[in-house]
Amino acid sequence: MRVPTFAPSRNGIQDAAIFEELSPDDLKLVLSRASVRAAPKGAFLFRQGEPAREMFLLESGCVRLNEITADGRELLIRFVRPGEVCGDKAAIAGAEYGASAVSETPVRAYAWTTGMIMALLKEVPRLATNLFGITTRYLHYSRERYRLLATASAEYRIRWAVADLARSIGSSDGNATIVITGRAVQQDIADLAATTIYTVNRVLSGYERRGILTKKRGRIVLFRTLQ
Amino acid sequence: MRVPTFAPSRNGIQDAAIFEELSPDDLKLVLSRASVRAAPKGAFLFRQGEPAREMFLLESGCVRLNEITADGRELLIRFVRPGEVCGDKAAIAGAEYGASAVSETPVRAYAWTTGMIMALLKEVPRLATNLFGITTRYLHYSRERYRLLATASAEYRIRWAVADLARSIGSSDGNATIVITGRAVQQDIADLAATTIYTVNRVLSGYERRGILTKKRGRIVLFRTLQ
DNA sequence: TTTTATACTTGCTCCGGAACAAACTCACTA
DNA sequence: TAGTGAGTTTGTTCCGGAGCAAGTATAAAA
Repeated sequence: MRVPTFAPSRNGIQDAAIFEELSPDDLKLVLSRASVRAAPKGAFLFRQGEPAREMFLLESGCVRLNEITADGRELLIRFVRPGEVCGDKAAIAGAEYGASAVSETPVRAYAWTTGMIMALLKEVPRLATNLFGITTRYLHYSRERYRLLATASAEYRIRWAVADLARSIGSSDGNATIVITGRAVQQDIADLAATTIYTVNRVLSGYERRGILTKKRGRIVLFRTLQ
Repeated sequence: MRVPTFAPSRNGIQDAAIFEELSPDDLKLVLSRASVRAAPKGAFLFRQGEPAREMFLLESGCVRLNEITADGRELLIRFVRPGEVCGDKAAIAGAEYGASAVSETPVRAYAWTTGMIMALLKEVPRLATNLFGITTRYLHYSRERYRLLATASAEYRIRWAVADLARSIGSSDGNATIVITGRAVQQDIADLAATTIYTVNRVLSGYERRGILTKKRGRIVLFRTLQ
């Protein structure tokens, strides 16, 4: 299983996993209680350690969720894509954010305050069920990451990370080519695979020699699906 | 943060986290829909990979949740204690268990089938909110484990694992001594810390030399709280 | 009490991959 | 067009801790 994705549909935000099975009326109610936010690239939706006051549902753009460890190392949790929620800790009274959310691109998002969600969870019970389902998927994803780190080699984890990135933020340009973009791709892959840029670079160079991919500054082009 | 525990209260099962804020009537309803199970030591409540058909709430005893990786290594997810749920994947249609649950001691538990829970989630909305909260805590715990594995040394992870076990299954015998028991403690610690019994043994021997603990076959006695 | 199985212990070897250093290459800007 | 800085590449070194082997201790069974 990969990181759960909820692709934006042609129809828009109402198809997000968090709105699954909601009646049109309930959907309208829930959306009406949100405030809509726009943020430029590089803005913080929230910061690790802050009291969790708002939950977000991404409408457009891409958000990076990362965690800074006590010794300053950065762990990449995942990228948030349209239709996905982040900051769902805000639905729990007194919680604080466990990670920071930074926009990778200009972003539009719906935001609900803690009080608002807690009220909505009572008014629209299915919302709680959906949040439970979403969190369960992320728990599954987190355990997969743990299992990989505990048992798989750095090379395997890097391969997995590239595939994961391709799936979550890659754009399939043309017929069989997938392109990944970001700021410092190899650093991102290293953060995702819990290894170093040196190892990432060596592994990717190997793949490039074998014709599996091409890498340019900040961009990786996959010629076949990994894994 | 450690693994979330929900200590059994004098009053019994009604104080479990999953029942938080439920009205007496709702509580009665939810409990009436469960079947009560008793299992001897060593029994499987469920097995990794099976379709998740039942969710359990432990009434007494101790259950081990573990995951076998493709290459046969065993990862210890956590121990389930009275008042805690496991197999909550069953609340999601079509899911399968991601781990196996084996009783460490004779066990009593409430069990709900998938259909039953999905119905209850509609009838008793607060149940879904509680499950969401519980899952969020486990997600947090899982991320902590990941962070430790990604950044901390084997020695630190072992220390953490011992403290975690002491807290979750340790019994504080007398004034300042904590005793941990199981089958092969050092193996359990290794599984929890994602390392090997050799490293665990060496680290523990070091602690023993420094007077921090004593170890006998299957038992570790802590003289002070670690971490 | 002997046997057997399981848990623990310790020494030794070896390797993946982290860490550091240093060069190179773009993209952007002044 | 030269300058700047971030991102990338490669070589080299080194160590934590895994893996193996060969024990010893202990509990339960016979």
